[in-house]
Amino acid sequence: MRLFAEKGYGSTSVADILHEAGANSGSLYHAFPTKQDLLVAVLETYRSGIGPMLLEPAWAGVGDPIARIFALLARYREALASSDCVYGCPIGSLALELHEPDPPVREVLAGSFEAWTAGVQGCLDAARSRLPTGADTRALAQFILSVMEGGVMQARTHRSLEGFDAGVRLLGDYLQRLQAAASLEERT
Amino acid sequence: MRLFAEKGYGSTSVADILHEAGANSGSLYHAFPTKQDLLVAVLETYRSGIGPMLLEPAWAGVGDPIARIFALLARYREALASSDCVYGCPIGSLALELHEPDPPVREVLAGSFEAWTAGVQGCLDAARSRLPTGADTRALAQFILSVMEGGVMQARTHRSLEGFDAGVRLLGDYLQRLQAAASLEERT
DNA sequence: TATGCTGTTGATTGATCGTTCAACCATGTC
DNA sequence: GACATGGTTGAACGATCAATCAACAGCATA
Repeated sequence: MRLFAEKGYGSTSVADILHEAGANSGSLYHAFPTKQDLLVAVLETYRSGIGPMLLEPAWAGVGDPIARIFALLARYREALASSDCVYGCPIGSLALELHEPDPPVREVLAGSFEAWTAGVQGCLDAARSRLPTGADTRALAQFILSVMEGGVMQARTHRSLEGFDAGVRLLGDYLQRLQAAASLEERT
Repeated sequence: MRLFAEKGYGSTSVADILHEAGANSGSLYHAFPTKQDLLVAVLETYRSGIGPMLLEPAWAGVGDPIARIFALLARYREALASSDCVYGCPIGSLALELHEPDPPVREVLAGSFEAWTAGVQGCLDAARSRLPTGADTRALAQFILSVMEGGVMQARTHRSLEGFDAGVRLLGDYLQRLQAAASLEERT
C-alpha cells in the first residue's frame, strides 16, 4: 500500500515490494498470482477502509455534520502538509495513473469514490434542514470530492497548499451561502 | 503527445512512439537525448498552447466573461463524452502520474496550471463588477480548476459524466449566488 | 515414523525497457 | 570530385521487468 501510494503502481517494481516486505517472490506469487491482483487487494483495502480508517477517525469528536466535512478535508491538508505536498489521496493518484484499467481495477476505484461520496452525502443529509429545499446532496458530495482531488492535484504540482486551501475556503463560502439561503427560505 | 495523453508516460514505451511516428530510435534520440526530454517538450507544448489552442478556441464567439468559463468547461465535457470518458485533461493525468518528477518536469506542469488559472482569472477579473467586493479571483480560478480536474477524475473512474456535470452545475449555482450577492451590495 | 498439505525459497526465465553507436545517406561548399 | 555537415538507420546492449518452478521446510494427522 505504501509503495503504490508513494511511487504509483507502474513505478513500483515487484522487486521493490519484495525488498520492502522482506519476502521472496515465490511467497508473494503464492498469495497474489499477479501484480495486478495485489493492486486490486490494495484498492479493496482502501475501499473497505474509507469508513473505519478515514471517515470515522476524522469525525471523532466532531458532531456537526457540516463541520465533519471540513474535518475530513483537514485530514487531507494534514497529509499534504506533513509530506511536503507529495502525499495526497492515493486513490485519486491511482485513478488517473491507470488509463485503461482492467474492469476489476476500475470497479474498485469507482467503489472507493462511491464510499467517499456516500459518507459525505450522509453529512449533508444530516444537515438537510439547513440547506435549501431540493438541494442535491449527492451532487454536492461529488462536488466536494472534486474540490478535494483537484486541490490535492494542484498542491502536489505546485508543492504548495495555496490551491488546496483556496478550494476549501471557497467551498466553505458556498456552503455558508447555501445555509444563509435556507434560513431565508425558512422565514417565509 | 497523443500516446502520453492516452496511455500515460510510464506506459508509453519508446518503441510505441517510434512505431507511431514511423521513425527510428536513432532519429528520436538525435532530437531528444532522453525519453524525459521528450516529455518535457510535450509538456512545454501543452503549456504554450493553453492560450492559443485551448482558451481562445473555446472562447471564440463567446463574449460574456463568465459564459467563457462554462464554454471552457464544456470543452472538457465534450472531450470526455466523445471518448467514452477516457480522455480528459492530459496535464492533470500526467501531474498525478509523476510522483517524484524531476524539477524541470514539475515546473512545466505547474506552469501549465498557472496559465490555465491565469486565463480563467482574467475572465473573473473582467466580470469583477458583477462579483462581491473583495472576491478573490485567483482563488476562484484555482477553485474552478479543481472542480474541472476532480470532475474529470470522477468521470474517467466511473465512466460516467455524472460527477463532472454535478461539479459544473454546482459551480454555476455558486457563481450565480455570488453575482446575486454582488447586485444586492450595489443597491446599498 | 510416515504421509500429506500449506507455504517458502531464490535462482532463473524470456520479454521488454531505454539507450547507444558505427555505418551510412543527402545535401551544400569549395 | 573531395570534403564537411546534419541527420538517419537499425541491430545490439545491459538493465530491469513480472513471473516461474523444482526443491524444500514446517506442521498437522494417521
